[in-house]
Amino acid sequence: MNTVFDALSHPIRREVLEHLKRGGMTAGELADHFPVSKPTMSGHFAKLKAAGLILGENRGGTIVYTLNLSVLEEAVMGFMNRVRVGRDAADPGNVHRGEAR
Amino acid sequence: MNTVFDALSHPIRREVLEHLKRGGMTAGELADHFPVSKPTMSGHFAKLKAAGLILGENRGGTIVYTLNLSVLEEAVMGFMNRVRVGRDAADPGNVHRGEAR
DNA sequence: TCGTTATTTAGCTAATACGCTAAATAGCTA
DNA sequence: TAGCTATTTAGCGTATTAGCTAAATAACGA
Repeated sequence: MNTVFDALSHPIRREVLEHLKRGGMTAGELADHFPVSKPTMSGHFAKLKAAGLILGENRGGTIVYTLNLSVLEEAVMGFMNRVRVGRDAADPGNVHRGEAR
Repeated sequence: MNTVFDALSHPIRREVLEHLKRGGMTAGELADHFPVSKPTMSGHFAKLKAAGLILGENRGGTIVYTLNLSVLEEAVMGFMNRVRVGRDAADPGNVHRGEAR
């Protein structure tokens, strides 16, 4: 929980997650979308990974990062349910079904 | 957006929002639930307020803070929709309706 | 093996965040 | 006015964060 919200506190890291929504990307591909150095991006990846928000698969030389959406859902939606009045908090599943329409 | 996620990055501030879910509380009442000094809590309130997540109403001497749920919803659910694949992003209203079942 | 590419680690600086105590402010009541 | 309560502001120390460049590591192709 804590590590997830810490990770989400930086705009670059939130944007990285958005870039990954349609599938995996390499560290280099991701880094090219941001105006900071690659070592800096590497640090951002490390934080996202520590929070469990992304997974890194090493494919000889390059590393492919993928989004771990379930961790994000659980932390964020869990918190949102805790902040809203009781009515919904009892059924953890309905949020996701609800969004999917 | 940025200020909202910054505000959410500290566990005390998230918990303050939870405390306010059923109605307003004074700064002092809120502070009593946390193991840090009142000036420190005052700083947390200031950050939540700057992000628009709480509103402070001055009632002669004491200040009553209330949750501004719509700001939280807009920032957090907006982000969640951006991170999930396209299908849902088009209809901003359905998230809230979906949760309420 | 050598060079090239991809990524991370090390080491640094500057800025921000968080906690504290002491003091200031504002309103209330005697 | 004086004193009391509630809250914030000021000022300080320390820890963390975010950026950088330079160097290390790892895998690949010639």
